Amino acid sequence: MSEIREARLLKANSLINKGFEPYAETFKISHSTRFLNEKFGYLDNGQEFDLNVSLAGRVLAKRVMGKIAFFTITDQEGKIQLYLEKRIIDDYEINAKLLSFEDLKEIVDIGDWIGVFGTIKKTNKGELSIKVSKWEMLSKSLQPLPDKWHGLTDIEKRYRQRYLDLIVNPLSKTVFKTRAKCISLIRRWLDEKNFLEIETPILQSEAGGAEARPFITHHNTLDIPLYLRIATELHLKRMVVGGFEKVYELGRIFRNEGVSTKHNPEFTSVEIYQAFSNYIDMMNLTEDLIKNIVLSCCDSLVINYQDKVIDFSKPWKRISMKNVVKEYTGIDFDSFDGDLNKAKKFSEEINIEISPKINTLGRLLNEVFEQKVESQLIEPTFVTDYPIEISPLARRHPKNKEMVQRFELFIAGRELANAFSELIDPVDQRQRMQLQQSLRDAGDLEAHCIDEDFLQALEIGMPPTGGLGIGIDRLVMLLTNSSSIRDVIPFPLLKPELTSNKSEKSTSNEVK
RNA sequence: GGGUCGCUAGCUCAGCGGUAGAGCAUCCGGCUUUUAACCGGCUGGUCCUGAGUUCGAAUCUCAGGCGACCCA
Repeated sequence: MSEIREARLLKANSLINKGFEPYAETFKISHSTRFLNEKFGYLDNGQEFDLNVSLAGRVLAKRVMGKIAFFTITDQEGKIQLYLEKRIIDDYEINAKLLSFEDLKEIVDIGDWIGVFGTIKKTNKGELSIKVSKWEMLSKSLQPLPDKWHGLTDIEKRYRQRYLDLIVNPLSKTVFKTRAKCISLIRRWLDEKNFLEIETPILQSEAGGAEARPFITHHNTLDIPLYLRIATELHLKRMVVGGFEKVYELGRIFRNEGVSTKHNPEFTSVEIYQAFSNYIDMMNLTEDLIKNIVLSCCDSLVINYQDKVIDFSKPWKRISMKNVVKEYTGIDFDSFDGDLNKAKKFSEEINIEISPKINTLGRLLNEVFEQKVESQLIEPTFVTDYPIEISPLARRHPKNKEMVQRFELFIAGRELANAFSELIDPVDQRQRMQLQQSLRDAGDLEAHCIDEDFLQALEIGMPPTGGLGIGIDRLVMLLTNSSSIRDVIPFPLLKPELTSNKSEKSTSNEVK
């Protein structure tokens, strides 16, 4: 292992001794591998095209046959073969004191970045290649790459050393391209509809807007605790109070909770607020936006996700929480006349685990939904009309005071979006926050706290508004057919590895 | 939080009480149309960590670390 490193350091030094730089400053590229593959794919076997090109990439394979060699190099968008002939390269070398064919064989290792000049040639066997006349070392790699055939399969290593994963697993690269495309599409879609992107604070003296525990940090000179935001909601609503009718924020949210295939402590969401709208309008907006993204990223509204087929093209199902629970479990929460014990008895019969925290009919309804229904909602489904006690920021439902105008969107058994008709009545909002605060005082660390400044803003007056939050990571999981949220986050949170106190020795061949 | 499984060469894996193994990569030699190039030769190990059982442990037991999956 360290022998490989030593040998490669020697090679780097030998370049220096020949008067070349193992770590180049720049290299001027004329084309990408993708462009050349698209443009010259039509050439017949053995045919050449006299276009001078320069391109750069990482060496992925070396096939040396004495006085001729074939390397495969890869750049961001693809691969191409290099056709390397001793006679051609060494002809140039004599004239211009360049690196020789022998150097190419001896000094270049798999993993190195090199730059080449040459022309286009399709080999006799039909592989489009660069017929190389001269070459340069751009960056000497000191460590071996994973197996060229099996790649890197150890999931932990793929996360911890994402750079290796990206080099040897091409699918990993496409995941992050799709992620970037998805985020850019969301911004463009919203910007075109005149939504204004806002940047609200990440460091806050109270973390509000969601039921979650925050990360705590400390500001030294002010000597106060600060919390990382758990939502962008309360600040975006302040912007609506201030007169911005359509706002959004796409950014990182931090929640101090468990890690799973569906949860990373920091994740990306987009929250969208639109004045003069209610949750029905936000439902329509959600359906439009997500269909647009799916079509752009997957070229179809019907996609495969894991072993399921998900059809986004039909109008998405809209069903109330009570009705969907009735449909999937047979339990009719309207039949209990507010009798919690009766409802618990029915729920226990279908093996619902009921924690002491479940002390109202609404919480029980939500619990039954989460335990028995959620995972079965594969096709896009809007579940509407949530219990008021788990929705302290949502507007009361006009037809049922125990419910609010809220929906969550479920796809592939997972929550993807959450939205309400926002609660804009400052008196009602104060009562709800006070109730939350009392739960918090009683020890519920996830309950909301009173945000006086937010209440003050509502008293100044907020227009009727619809609000929506979409989990970007989970959306990208669908778009890229990824089973774990960690597959769509370049550097997911992992426990630190114990570092061995193996001291780094022998730097004798270190390039200075 | 509970359960199951995994951790052995740079990578992918075998070995499951008796000298630490293979393929690829590396290193040396050969080769002017290969593409998992090929042919010949050589190297490479804290078997995740620690303790125990044993004449003897990668292998069995216990504790710990990290990860994956399932359940809650």
